[in-house]
Amino acid sequence: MPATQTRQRLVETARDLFYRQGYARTGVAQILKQAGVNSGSLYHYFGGKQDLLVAVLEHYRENLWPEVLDPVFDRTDEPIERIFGVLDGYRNMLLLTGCGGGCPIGNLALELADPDPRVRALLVENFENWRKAIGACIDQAAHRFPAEIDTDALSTFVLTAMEGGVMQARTHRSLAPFEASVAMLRDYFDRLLVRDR
Amino acid sequence: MPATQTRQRLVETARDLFYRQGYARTGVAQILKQAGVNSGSLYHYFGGKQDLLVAVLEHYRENLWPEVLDPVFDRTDEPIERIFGVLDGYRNMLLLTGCGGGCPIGNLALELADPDPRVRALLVENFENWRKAIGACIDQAAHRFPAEIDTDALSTFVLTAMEGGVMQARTHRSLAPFEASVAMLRDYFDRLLVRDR
DNA sequence: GTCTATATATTGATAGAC
DNA sequence: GTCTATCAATATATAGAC
Repeated sequence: MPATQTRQRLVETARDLFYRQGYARTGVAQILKQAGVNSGSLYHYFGGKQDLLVAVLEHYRENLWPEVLDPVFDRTDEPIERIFGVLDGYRNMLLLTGCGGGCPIGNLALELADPDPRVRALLVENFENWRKAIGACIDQAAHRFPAEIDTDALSTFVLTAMEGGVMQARTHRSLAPFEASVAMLRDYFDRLLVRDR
Repeated sequence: MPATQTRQRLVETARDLFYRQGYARTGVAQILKQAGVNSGSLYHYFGGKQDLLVAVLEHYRENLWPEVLDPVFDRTDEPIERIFGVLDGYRNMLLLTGCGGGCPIGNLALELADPDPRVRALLVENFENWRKAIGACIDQAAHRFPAEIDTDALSTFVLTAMEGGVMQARTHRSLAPFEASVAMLRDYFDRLLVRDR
């Protein structure tokens, strides 16, 4: 097979296993087996398991727009609907995984207590890119929010609501806590946007 | 030393290491070394590493009131201030750990992708006890909220805000995302409680 | 209940031929 | 770039004397 495909398959397999089992519980041997790749190839492309994690986090960063945001943003131009459309995407992910999946970045962020600087920087970058995309939607609708609202803090709060809701849904293996969280966030937005401004 | 102290020290040491390093990254040998206990004693009291985790989660359950809630509830009777007092306790925990700690239950909930049923039940129980304590505060102030507000969902949302804020604070190693999240939650409460009812 | 010594499996990573 | 074989370290758990 072409050289780049081996590397690519390693990254995709690692992403899949890290997501389903976590980083520590996934062994290099399991990645090799599932990817159909030999040990020598992995250590030809990567310095080790942690470099594979770095590649996975870079992959998530590269795929935020094409996989998470674009499909939602293509369906509507309305900035507030875009925000809740993104949240609905996470609801779908929970549905598809029987509430067992959650947010891959959030999972890694809490599993890795003291991550290598490169890893932590990529976790931060993934969070920040997500938050900035939401922040841009809020800014587009800035004239509809009360002037005293800190729109940067509000974008943080949207990420907070997503991650906190997903965490509870995953623990309960139920959509209910996620849906309750999004409903409360929606109520908050409704009250902020109580009339057109 | 007395028999019960050996068991107790194992649980406390495991709690400390699971909190600082995560469950998977903590080896039984490390727990034994730090606790000053021999292998034979651990397997006398516990079936294995996972049973130690169960004991740690039971410990957290037993200590929710004495360690997390009572110190706050003793300072004020006002139910809304109690809620934000609890959140301020997590801010303190973040401060004390250089934002590296976070919520021990949330950390384990996301690290353990597919936990043993006993473990998952205890994670749920820990979340539920916390949420119910917040819910009781909300119920005490129920007359001050708009009638259409789902107070059960609101207590879920408080836990969501805490966990999501803590996750970001831990990732950024900064209090700012946690404080922003709590500030937005406070703003939401202020708008809900816009006048005395 | 506690002790030391050890079993067995698995971990991440490497060597060196092709 | 890929292959097989294997290393050294560490993992959890156990055996059996005291």
